Amino acid sequence: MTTSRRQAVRKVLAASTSFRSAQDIYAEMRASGAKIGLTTVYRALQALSDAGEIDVLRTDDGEAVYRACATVSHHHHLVCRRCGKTVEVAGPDVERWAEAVGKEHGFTDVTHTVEVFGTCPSCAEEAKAG
Amino acid sequence: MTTSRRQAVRKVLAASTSFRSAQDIYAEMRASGAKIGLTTVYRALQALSDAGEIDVLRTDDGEAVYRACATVSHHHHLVCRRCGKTVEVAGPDVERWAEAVGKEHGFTDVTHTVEVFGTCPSCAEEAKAG
DNA sequence: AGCAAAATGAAAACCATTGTCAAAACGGCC
DNA sequence: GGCCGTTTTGACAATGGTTTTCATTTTGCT
Ligand SMILES: [Zn+2]
Ligand SMILES: [Zn+2]
Ligand SMILES: [Zn+2]
Ligand SMILES: [Zn+2]
Repeated sequence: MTTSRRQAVRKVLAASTSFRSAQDIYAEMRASGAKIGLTTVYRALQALSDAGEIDVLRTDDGEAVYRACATVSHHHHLVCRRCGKTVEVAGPDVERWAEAVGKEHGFTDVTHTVEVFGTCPSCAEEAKAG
Repeated sequence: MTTSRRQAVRKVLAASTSFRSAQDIYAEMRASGAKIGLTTVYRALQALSDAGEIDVLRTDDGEAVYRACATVSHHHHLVCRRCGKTVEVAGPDVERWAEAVGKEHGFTDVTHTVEVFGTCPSCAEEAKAG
């Protein structure tokens, strides 16, 4: 069930704190000598995503990016828009709010997406310096 | 500055309550006899988006969709995942929460994206019937 | 009218993602 | 080990939304 290629992809994600694209992951793996095809990277990411082991989101330009989060349960992300560093955050209030908003308009099966973006402390430093 | 083509695109969006894709808008305009090219539709949407006159978001499969919202100020959306019908919603609590989360981790220039999805009442009806 | 700048659109280029399919790896089983 | 059916792999082709290109048309102004 769990193949070595899939584990290799998972390992790359586990070693990164930021969201990574498939192409990105593929490039890194090839650069580090791994023998793997781009198609397989996509398939591994799809499988991991289906299994709920990684989070997926879309960048502004439509590219899918993936991340292996430490938190298994439902959560959201605070992402640095310069370096991509990501922190997992919880928001009970937001959960309740989303549910209430849906109910208020008679919507059922309510879900939501919430992401927070900003400039992380170290990137703010760099910006000031450079 | 404001050209007729752009206004035509804006008008199509204004007549729709749901988020629409560029291809979608183009097809409708052509079907209704308008003489316009796909490139121009894309350019008009880009311009309207840059001007902050329309909202943009990405579907799960990465397609960009646009909507002319009645509310000019910052707001979010409750979207029916079956028919696309969209309601604009405000969430002061969410605004505060996002800001606080960013600050808490030392992030600056904090922004956020929040969308709520569900099945609208009429689609729920249809689902029950069909 | 005359002319420069802006807008248009058909077609080509881009690029992430998915489909195809034959070869390779795996897993029992003898 | 050898055999065989199943699964995985990956080079390559195809897809599809979006952007570029560039020659033509329209607009704006005198
Ligand atoms: Zn950063
Ligand atoms: Zn949530
Ligand atoms: Zn609906
Ligand atoms: Zn907000």
